[in-house]
Amino acid sequence: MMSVKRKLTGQTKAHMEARAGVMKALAHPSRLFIVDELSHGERCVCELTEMVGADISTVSKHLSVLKRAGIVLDDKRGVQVFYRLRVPCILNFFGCVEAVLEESNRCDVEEVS
Amino acid sequence: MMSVKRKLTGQTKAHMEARAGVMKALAHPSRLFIVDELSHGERCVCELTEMVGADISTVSKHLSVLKRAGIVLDDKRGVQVFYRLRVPCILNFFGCVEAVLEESNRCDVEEVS
DNA sequence: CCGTTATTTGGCGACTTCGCCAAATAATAG
DNA sequence: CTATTATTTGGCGAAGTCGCCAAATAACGG
Repeated sequence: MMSVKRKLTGQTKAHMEARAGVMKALAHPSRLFIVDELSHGERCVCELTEMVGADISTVSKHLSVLKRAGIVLDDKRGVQVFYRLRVPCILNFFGCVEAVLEESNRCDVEEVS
Repeated sequence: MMSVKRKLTGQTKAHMEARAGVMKALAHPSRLFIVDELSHGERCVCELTEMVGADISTVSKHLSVLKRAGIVLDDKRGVQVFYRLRVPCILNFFGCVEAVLEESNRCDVEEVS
């Protein structure tokens, strides 16, 4: 039997690129904040804009990034557009991210001393 | 009682930036591939380089990004450096990412038709 | 010490992301 | 139709990311 070492080509590559697309959408503080906030229920763009404290066009673009990645859904009602999480399991990420951060802090302190 | 709407400032902002740091480290196809591979056990830089199919300096930099984010640990043994996952719960991410991707594909098809 | 192998670091051009402003679009009231 | 409010889109400069090459560093055998 020949070596079965998996390589980052073809289907595997496409798969990793797809995953990276989702991660990229989550790789921004404002977008993480929005996801966190949406975990408590739907919010309109103007509410999120006030909370994030950036230009409304900036927030709108962040939301469109999350939407294109498949993380949120939008729902236009009258003049307003409400966003909500499409895949709530996204929230499970944060527990692990916190674990990474706690480990990091502990070790950073150790390593610096 | 005044409004308690949370804003993206101060401590909350710092917290989201810290989280985003971890997500950014995972937001690249080669790095996701590496994490996936390390879930099967430790690997040296040269093994990963062969699998990823990029310049060894590129792979080394990817590993240093993962290390600085607190996701992997390195262990130098002789001439080689072996990397391994520090926080295996990272793997839980992928299940949810797949869920996002499946939803996306389904809806993309629907929306295009 | 010298050569070899494994890895990291510096640096550069190509490309992407970010946030604001201004302008376009959409829904609704009057 | 006009004005108003909510949101999206286009565009631009600033900043960050990426991958390669070349050079530096590290471990080890002889």
